[in-house]
Parts: sequence; structure tokens; C-alpha cells
Amino acid sequence: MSNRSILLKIYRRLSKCYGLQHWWPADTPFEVMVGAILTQNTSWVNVEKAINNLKEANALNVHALIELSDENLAKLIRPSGYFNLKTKRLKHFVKWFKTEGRFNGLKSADDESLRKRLLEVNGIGPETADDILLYAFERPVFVIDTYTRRLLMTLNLISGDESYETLRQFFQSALKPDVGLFKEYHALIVRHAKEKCTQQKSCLHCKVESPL
DNA sequence: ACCCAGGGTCATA
DNA sequence: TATGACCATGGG
Repeated sequence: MSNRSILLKIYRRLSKCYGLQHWWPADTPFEVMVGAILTQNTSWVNVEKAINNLKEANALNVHALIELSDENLAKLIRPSGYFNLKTKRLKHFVKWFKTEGRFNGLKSADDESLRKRLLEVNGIGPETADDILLYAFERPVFVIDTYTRRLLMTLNLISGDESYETLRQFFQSALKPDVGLFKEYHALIVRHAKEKCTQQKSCLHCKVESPL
């Protein structure tokens, strides 16, 4: 079976089990980008608290984030953990974003060069960059996370020591570039990972993860 | 009392 | 290039 058939089969299983996921959970692309940084190695419920704090403080925009002192920004994003670190990362990102002319300044860049420029921002690694590219800029890049790696390992499709870039190309070379599909696929993988396995016959996990 | 969560950077060998 | 330490809150 080709990689394409395999990956489509997995997608169909996930899709059948969980339906549409409506990702990324955010009101604006800018909120997506901030959330992508805040959710690094952190549970989403904690990120939501931080995002809500930013909204209530009227701070979820470029201007406010730049003007806020490190201390005050750290206070607002405290629930998302690593607050000192993420304060610096948000500052780095938002300064870059403003310098580059925000969305209008960046939307004409092609996918790979925009990706390269995002990765130059201190605090933005491959997954955060791809979250931003896919869910904020609507570019057809496939997001790889620990859940994706784990699922492919469970299905014996990879050994687990592959690089991020190798896994991204695994998906992107097998599937036609399709923003809608990539958005939904990654969302479904995360949804599936959060679902608890009850070890019962009807367990959705066991259906999705059963041999191909 | 542990363990992990929608990662990334930096120092060290 | 390849490990390891570090960042930190909140829920199970």
C-alpha cells in the first residue's frame, strides 16, 4: 500500500470517529499565533486561561503586547506556565511581526520562505511555525507533534527517531497540498490523543489504532 | 506525591 | 550531532 493510501485510511478512521474539529480554536489569526507560542509543551486548558487574561486586559494585539512590561505580560500569561520564557518569546515574535508589516507584509511570501523567516524568530521552532503557517496564514504545511509521532509509531509506520522535517515530508509528499485537509488531520490526531482508552471493545482508540 | 501537557533553546562533550 | 538541563502552571 502506498503512503498516500495509508495516510488517507488513517484520516478516514479519525474523521469517522470524531467528526469535524473546527480548528484552530481562536477568534482571529493573531490569536492563533499567540496561542501557538503559549501552548508549547503545555495543556490547552491552561493556555485558554492565559488567552482570556490577555483579552480581558485588552492586550491581545500587536500594540499592547509591545507596550506591556515584561512583568505585567508575565502576570497575564502566568497560567500557561513557563511565563518568563514565553513572555520573551511573545515579545520576540510580536516585534518581528510588526517589523515585517504584519499580515499584509507577509502574505505575499511563498510558503517555504515564510516558514524560514518564522524559524528565525527566537522561541519559534518547527511545530510552532507550522501551527502559525497552517492555521493563521492558511498555508498547506503539515504540523507534526508528539501525538503524530506516537500514532505513527503505534501503527508501526515509523521507528520514532525520524526528524521533524522527515515526518513533515512524509505527509506532504504523500498528500496533495490541501489546507482544509491538513488543518483537520492534525486536529483529529490531537483529539484522538486526548481521548482516553477504556480498553473496551467499543473503544474508539482501538478502532483507529488497529492494524491497517 | 507523582506525572504529564498541542516545544524550544542553550550549554556541554 | 547528540544528549541533558531548563523553563512552570494546573489537572489527573
